[in-house]
Amino acid sequence: MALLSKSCLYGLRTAIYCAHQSGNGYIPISEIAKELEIPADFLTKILQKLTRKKIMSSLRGVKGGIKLGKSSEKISLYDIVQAIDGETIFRKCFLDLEGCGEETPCPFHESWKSYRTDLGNMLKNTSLSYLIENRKYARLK
Amino acid sequence: MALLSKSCLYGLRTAIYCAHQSGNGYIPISEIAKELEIPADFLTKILQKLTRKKIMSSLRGVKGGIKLGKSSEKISLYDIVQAIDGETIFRKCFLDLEGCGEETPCPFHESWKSYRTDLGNMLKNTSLSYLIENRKYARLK
DNA sequence: TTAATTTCGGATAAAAGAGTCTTTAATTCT
DNA sequence: AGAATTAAAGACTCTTTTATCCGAAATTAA
Ligand code: SF4
Ligand code: SF4
Repeated sequence: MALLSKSCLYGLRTAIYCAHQSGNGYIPISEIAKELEIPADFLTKILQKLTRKKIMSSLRGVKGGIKLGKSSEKISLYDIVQAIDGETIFRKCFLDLEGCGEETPCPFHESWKSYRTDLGNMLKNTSLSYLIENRKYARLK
Repeated sequence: MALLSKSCLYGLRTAIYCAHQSGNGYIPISEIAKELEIPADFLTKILQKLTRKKIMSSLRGVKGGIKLGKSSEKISLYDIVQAIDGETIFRKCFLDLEGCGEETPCPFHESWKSYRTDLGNMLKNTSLSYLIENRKYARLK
């Protein structure tokens, strides 16, 4: 098990890659797929989820491809995770016991809740531009 | 995507259920499965992972079944998660970028690392007995 | 207008996870 | 010793995720 699905990882890495490209033009998905070693057809499908949510924008045809749908400061990792994997990981209890929740919390409830909230905030507070500006610390691929 | 696999959830819930039972005898897996609404044959397979790691102990035959392999104070949620889902969630970076890690960390690395460590510690510090002792706060099933 | 390019959309295939079934081995009770 | 019970083990099916394939639609360039 992993926290994020493979689709989600692919989406994140693509978004980071696009944010990393200086120009404002469309980049063919095939090019990104090759660069990041992601199956191209699969990536196409994943990116559709992001374009539908305006996180990215796409264009068909000769000069077409994909690019960020807004400026990289305005896209957080949370946005991308939510668009692809949904909000489950930020909401669901990991024990998922019968009769659980706020009314009858198990002893684990509070620490788990804050942990989950932390994860959400951490991702909300990390924008693509932040990652790029500090990119000297790692190869962001 | 979920943090833990379904197998792991089943394992955790079974361990909690066993810890909750007062006696020291073996409980048939079929009985637990019925009580917790888990497919019995599937649960049998999952529990084998726990018995192999001595977290639980099993006995075949008429008075057979399964029970905790040691006292509930000595079993942490971490032990169970590790036995079933492995250590990936405590180790792997969630971005899993090329060339990542301690030497060339991305800007996200430190916060992610501490988050991951927190999760591990949280689970290590929660024993089955702790959950049971505070069980009045929730139905532990 | 035609040819080339590139995403979109739906169908299909492969792999992994979850769940089922059957047989065998161990244990208890009579 | 024999019958009943219960976990172990392996084969098998079903579902979800991941990946591939192909034709259609949109866009550009000539
Ligand atoms: S009480 Fe909260 S933390 Fe505990 S099992 Fe239920 S939802 Fe999860
Ligand atoms: S540097 Fe660390 S946090 Fe960042 S992608 Fe790599 S392993 Fe993950």
